[in-house]
Amino acid sequence: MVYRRTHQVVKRLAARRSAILAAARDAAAEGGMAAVQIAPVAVRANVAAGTVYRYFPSKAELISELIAEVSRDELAAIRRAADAAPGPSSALAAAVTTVAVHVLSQRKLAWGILAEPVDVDVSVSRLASRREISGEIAARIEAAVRAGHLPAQDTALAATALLGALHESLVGPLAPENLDDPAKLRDAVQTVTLLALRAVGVMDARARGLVVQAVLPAKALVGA
Amino acid sequence: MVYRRTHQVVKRLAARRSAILAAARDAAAEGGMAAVQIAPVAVRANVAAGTVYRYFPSKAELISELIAEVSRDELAAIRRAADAAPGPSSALAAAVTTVAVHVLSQRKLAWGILAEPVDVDVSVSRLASRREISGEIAARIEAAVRAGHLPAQDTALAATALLGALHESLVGPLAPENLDDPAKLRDAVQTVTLLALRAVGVMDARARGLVVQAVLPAKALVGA
DNA sequence: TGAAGAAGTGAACAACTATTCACGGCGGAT
DNA sequence: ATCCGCCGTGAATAGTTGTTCACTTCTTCA
Repeated sequence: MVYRRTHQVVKRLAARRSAILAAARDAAAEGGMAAVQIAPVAVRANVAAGTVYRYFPSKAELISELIAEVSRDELAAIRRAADAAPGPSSALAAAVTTVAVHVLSQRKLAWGILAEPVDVDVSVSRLASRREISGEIAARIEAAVRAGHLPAQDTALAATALLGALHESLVGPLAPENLDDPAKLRDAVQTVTLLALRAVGVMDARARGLVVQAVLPAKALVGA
Repeated sequence: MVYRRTHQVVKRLAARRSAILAAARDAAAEGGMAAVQIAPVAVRANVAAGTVYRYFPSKAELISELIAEVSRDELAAIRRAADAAPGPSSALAAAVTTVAVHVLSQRKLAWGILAEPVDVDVSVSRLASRREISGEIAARIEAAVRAGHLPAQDTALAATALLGALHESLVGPLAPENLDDPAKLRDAVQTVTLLALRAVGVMDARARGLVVQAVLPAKALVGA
């Protein structure tokens, strides 16, 4: 063997790989998954189309990794927000608010990852992503139920329904228009969080209090 | 002019047009919008591919009409169910239950019409469809608010969120598996309707009563 | 420095589908 | 009966995009 990868080369390869993934992410953030096409992504990443295939066996694989990456970030953010809350109900409110804010700040990307059409190969990855996030929300509902703050219920179904409500009302085609205005954005987040909390059985008055508390730390995220 | 369409010919043309639309609907019900391709649809309708273009200027137009048709039916069903209810809250419950049942009995079709990817041309039609149904739900929420049964709220946003919750939890990728079992199906419909009613501010206890009443007439629809 | 092999390239290829169009035949008018 | 023109046809066309591969360029090591 007369050739061995030197440390420098390994780093460069990793950097290229990241660049390609980042290019894909940018493309998705701009034009949804439909915009994640090999040739344009390659251009963004400053490589040739063929090079993409040195790093990812297929487009489906590339998109799968993209979804996994975004999902990982999202899950971490949810956990961080929820764990910082003082109790189970607050944690649930924080989790919901976090999802709402994130989804709003990257609408196209969220839409692409959540709802846009893709090949069957990709749907596996997407399903896993959704399952993780839904599972996390379900766990938070579960905790609130155990604490006696919510009535017993099918937490998995409830979590899925909550996410559906958030996505549809915030990034769906009927979502309000001018959510770029920070005030409108905050209103939308509050409204939807309130809906979500009431849906799982939080009383109206109490839900309103939780929403106000949850939105305070989340406001900082809007800038990010 | 030596040629004029005779009544018989007009009827035959209309029949063919309907046949093509029906074929498209069947295809969508089986495999989602992706399965609505000109060639297969033509085969189903017993015509040649070119013939489809004698009736619809483009595939986008065909799909748009398909969406409009399904949407019209859906809206009518919702209105029928809601108008038959004794009061505004019952009407809202009936509307939600109707959507749930319909969506479940034609999952693939619903998925295709609601969420599957399509060209921009089609999204206009889809948007209109969604707006109509969401508007109807919003009107029912509005009525319940006016009757003093619900707190004041952004009814448009709430309606959108409700539909999102229904769709995601019933036909989304995380939807429960064996919803073909009638008992499971009814459970799912009840659970989701309950979630929806609580979300807009119906108290838990009262919501449970409304759900039970709403599911009774809707059960008949399951068979259809 | 030169040999060996890895990484990068991008034009060519392949598969898939919407759309077209020149033609055959049927339906209706006279 | 016979002509005219619309309806129906389906093979050919065209556009799009993922994937391949023969070749070039770069990196490593003796």
